[in-house]
Amino acid sequence: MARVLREVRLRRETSRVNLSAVLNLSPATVTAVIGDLLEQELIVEKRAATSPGRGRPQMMLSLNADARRVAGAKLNDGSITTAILDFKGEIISEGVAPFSERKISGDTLKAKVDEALDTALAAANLRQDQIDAFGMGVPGFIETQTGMCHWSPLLAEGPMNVRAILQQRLNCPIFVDNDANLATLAELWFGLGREESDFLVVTVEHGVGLGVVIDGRIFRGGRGLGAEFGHTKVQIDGALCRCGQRGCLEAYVADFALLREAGAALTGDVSALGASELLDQLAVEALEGIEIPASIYRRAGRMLGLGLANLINLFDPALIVLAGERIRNHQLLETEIEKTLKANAISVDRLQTPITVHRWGDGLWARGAGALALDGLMEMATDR
Amino acid sequence: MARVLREVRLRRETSRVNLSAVLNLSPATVTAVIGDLLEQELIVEKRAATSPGRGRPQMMLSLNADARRVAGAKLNDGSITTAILDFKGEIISEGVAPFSERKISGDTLKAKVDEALDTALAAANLRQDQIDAFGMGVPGFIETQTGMCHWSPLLAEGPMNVRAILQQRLNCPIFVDNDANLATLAELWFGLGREESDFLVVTVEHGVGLGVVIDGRIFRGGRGLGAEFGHTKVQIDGALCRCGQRGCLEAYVADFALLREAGAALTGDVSALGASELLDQLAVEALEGIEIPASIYRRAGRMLGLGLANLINLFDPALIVLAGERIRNHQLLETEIEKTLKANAISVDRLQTPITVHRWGDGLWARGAGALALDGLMEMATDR
DNA sequence: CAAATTAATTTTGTGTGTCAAATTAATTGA
DNA sequence: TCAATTAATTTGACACACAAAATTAATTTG
Repeated sequence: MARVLREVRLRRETSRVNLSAVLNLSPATVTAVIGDLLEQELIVEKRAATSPGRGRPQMMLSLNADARRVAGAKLNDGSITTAILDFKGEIISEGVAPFSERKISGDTLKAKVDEALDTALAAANLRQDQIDAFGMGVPGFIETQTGMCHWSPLLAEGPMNVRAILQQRLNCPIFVDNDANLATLAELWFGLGREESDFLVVTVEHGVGLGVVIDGRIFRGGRGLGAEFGHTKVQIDGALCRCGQRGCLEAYVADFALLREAGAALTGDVSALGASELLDQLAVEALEGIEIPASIYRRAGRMLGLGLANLINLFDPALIVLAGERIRNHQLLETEIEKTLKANAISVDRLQTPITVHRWGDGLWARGAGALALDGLMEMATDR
Repeated sequence: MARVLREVRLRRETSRVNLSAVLNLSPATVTAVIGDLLEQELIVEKRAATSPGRGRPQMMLSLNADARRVAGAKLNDGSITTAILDFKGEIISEGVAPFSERKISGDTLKAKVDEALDTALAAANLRQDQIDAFGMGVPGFIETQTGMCHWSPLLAEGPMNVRAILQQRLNCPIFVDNDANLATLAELWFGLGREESDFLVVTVEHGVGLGVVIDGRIFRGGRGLGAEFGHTKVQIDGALCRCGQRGCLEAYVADFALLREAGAALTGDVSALGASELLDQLAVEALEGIEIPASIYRRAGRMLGLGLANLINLFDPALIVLAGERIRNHQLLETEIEKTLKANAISVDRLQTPITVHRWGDGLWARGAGALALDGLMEMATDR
């Protein structure tokens, strides 16, 4: 039953015959299961618009957009973004709540999530009790089962149970996950991963994140704290990372790493620029071919390429998606990534792993968070 | 049913009540399934020796050692070793067939496997047609589904279908896998992994291998050619590896890497020594504290530690087993591995991953190959 | 020693999920 | 209009797992 619902979601619109063929179930079984789902009003049917030939026309099945409503939120550097999604995963409305602190407390988190959620709710003309589930994405080390955040670059206190904090306000199931897994879930549900069952999503923005999909499910490590790609080491005793260790991939590739080199590299007066402008300026100069800024990106590209090569050797994924907003300067990294990959990824007789770039706006993180909530709901709806 | 059989194997001896508790099945279900298995003579029951208290005593269940017989073979550097196993996985007899070539052809492989298998069969007083399945371990890139070897350091020709070659002689199901996966399967069945469902096995000998167990099953990568740990890069543009790339972990840690440095490092006349003696000599001098040999091991330890740290960050395993014969010089690496791990593996609030060393004799590789055959058989016997 | 007690296992009857085969439904082309 | 075609449903059967009750085989106790 879970498989059928999943397949309907993935294909957006499909027929019973099609499901029966794809899922290796008999038509009888599909009919029975679909009957249940129709009764629960999770899906709706309508006649196929076009008739492909003779014979009885198919009844097309799709998710019932109005069956449930969920909200998602993402903790960003300087803001909380939220989105409200229908059961199909389409965005109904969005909200933002900016904050000025570099790291926020649990109380601020709760207040800002509330603020951003209220904005989104108002825009959609909904009340909070009309939300059926809530998904929250936080950068850092998250234990999904408990909702515990062990460490986050954006949270002030040490271990913090994000789920418990949010539960104080929200009276619906809450799901908390690492932000890279949101991106991964979004790719799995709406994006490039729809066709694949084994792929990786690498996010590069303020940090470097990884989502691993094995057999159509997100892999979170043997003890729930895995896939910490940003802190795999690409250089022994290498550059200092904000985590305190040396040689982390992040320390070469992430925004903060580029930023700390940008100051020394940039020509002209840059003292008035903020972080984002500095990065833009760095990219501009690198694109113009100025040696030092260009070399910063070259090095970042080489290191990222090395990390990706190692991932390919270990996971042999069918696809790697580079996702996120800051991938905007990808053309600066591309050449080096490709060169390094070629020199370092094993490819004996096997297809080269395609690496695709997927640029995202900020809102899509929140959509991923919504997908997390939907995912949780569907698991609940179909037991299992 | 597969789960029940698996559990009986893992626990060696257990009762119906126990199975029912451990597997969350009702006593009724266990009785039914056990009835089937008894009928198939895959398991046997006998009264518990000790009576733990009052009440009806348990009937203890264990695998029927005579239910099946399998053989396993491992391709080593310079020999083929074989073992014949009973259904419980106990070794009945062993065999060896040495060869002098560095890389052998498909024909030689077939002949030598035959020779080593015949030795083992003779020792057990069995005929070839009394073997129910055959498992074969080969170092290199193996596609398990097809039995195709894409590349091996010990095979002369390029792509070679090992299964097809062996099938010419053997009239039973044949399973082929990467040698690191044999070690992993052996740990999973007989060794330290019996209690765990998510762990890693790292083998260090002529090359460096990795086996990944996720959720009690061996993970072979999204497209079947994953877990190539030996060729993950620990140094950009680093030491040259026999695979032709640079900076591979193997190029610092494996026998061939130590060997090529040993020549320059060793004092006294070493021209008459073979590979194995050279390595022994290197270890002796390193243990004596002579600087250059010691530094070779220090570097190897650091690199291995870095690689392991990256594995921990990515997989968050409950356990890492360092397995193999050549781990004999582990004490030389230990300090550096530990130091490097500490500096490079993330451990926020989570238990440190224990790293255990498991020394193996040569024969145990073949036992792993036998386990592969048993594993295949059990999957066949219980359908899926 | 027989009855009571305890614990392991088996029997019985029921519900769920899946399927093959037969049937019904809706369309098109001749 | 009617045969051909394709989609969906109905029917009856089987496999699996379960709860509850019954049975079996020991140990204690009076």
